[in-house]
Amino acid sequence: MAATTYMTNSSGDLDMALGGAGAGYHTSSPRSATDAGEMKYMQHHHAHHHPATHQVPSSPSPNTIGGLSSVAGLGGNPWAAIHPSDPWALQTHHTHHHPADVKQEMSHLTQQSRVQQGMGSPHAWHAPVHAAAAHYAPTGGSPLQYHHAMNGMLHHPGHPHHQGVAPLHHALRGESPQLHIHPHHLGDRDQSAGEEDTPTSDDLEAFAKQFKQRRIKLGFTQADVGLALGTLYGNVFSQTTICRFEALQLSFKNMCKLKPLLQKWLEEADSTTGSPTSIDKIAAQGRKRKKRTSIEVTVKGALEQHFHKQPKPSAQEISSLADSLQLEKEVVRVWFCNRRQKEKRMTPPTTMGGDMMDGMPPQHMHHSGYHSHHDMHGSPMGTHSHSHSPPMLSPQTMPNPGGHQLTAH
DNA sequence: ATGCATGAGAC
DNA sequence: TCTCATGCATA
Repeated sequence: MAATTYMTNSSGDLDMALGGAGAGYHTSSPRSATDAGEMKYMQHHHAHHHPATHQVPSSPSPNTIGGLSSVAGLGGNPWAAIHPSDPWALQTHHTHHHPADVKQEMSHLTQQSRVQQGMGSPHAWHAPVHAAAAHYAPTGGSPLQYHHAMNGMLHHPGHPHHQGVAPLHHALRGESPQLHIHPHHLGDRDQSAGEEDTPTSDDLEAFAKQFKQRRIKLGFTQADVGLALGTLYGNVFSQTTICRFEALQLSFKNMCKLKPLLQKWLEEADSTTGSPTSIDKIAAQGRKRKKRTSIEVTVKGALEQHFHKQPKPSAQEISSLADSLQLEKEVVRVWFCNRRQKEKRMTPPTTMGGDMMDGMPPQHMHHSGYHSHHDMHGSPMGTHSHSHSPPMLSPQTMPNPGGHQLTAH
């Protein structure tokens, strides 16, 4: 049965947090990822009142060299004091005392890097080759080198790779030859990947691909990138998000939002001339999360079945369904939510486990046949990929309700 | 790489 | 309540 257990996020399991993921390919800093997630919660502090402990310099002073060594100590963690008791225990009365763990909202990316997170130990440049990384690391480890942009202003690099994601798929070894460079400038819209226009699906796909390659070449893990983004902009992302970006498993809008950030990181990363500043993060803890409910395959099957009949079951249906499946109503509800999300971003299961050589025949996946193209709301952008559309981006933000998405071959 | 979960915001 | 962005924990 699906045991709804609860885990106590202690510092004990910090080291194994990303272990599995990292072990999959190349890992280098398992703890980076974990901390990344936790650190995110720290950068939200409003300039008005700080928990206690210490006051983080949220004032963007251009002189502060990346805020390095600003907050070295970071003795205690505010969270431990804020919510000593797990919210789940109190959940019965849903005493929503949401502490201060709110994540930054992406409504505005115009935020200036005001985070000086825990990167205050310039000495802690832990062993580059560590355990798992030793037998894989292509470049000999993870060069955790970060460039901290000055607060607020982003010095545009005058490097050969400035703003261009294009100039780099030619010097690589076995690049996919199908990365065609279609020079079709439909009319007057310049849509080069790297400009300020809303990128097209193709742009995103190409960028994601290149990004991944570069990232790997540079010896960074997805988690590293996520952390670095936080250091650069103040927006920390997890390994998951970076992974999904590379796999094009995000919504179109989300992809567009992240692209500039990652692009910037790429520039910084490959121009990492010297200054190997490392980040040493504080071991955060506190957040207690409901453990992942393992839904049995049989139950999943049932859920899938219902999903096809009714993707959006009413609360009532959910209740009965949950009852018959012996699952918590909430679990069922969430399952449907996630299921819907998955449908929307259904991306070609890039069935590549470790072979990125060419020769990968374009496998096509098909939807379940139905389409719930009725709940989509406004579409801000009007760029449409009128050409061959890569299997991604469903009718979410793509004004292409009538057209077929993956009918071309 | 992905399943389940959280939470803010839209409706 | 749902969507949407995001991530912890896990296979």
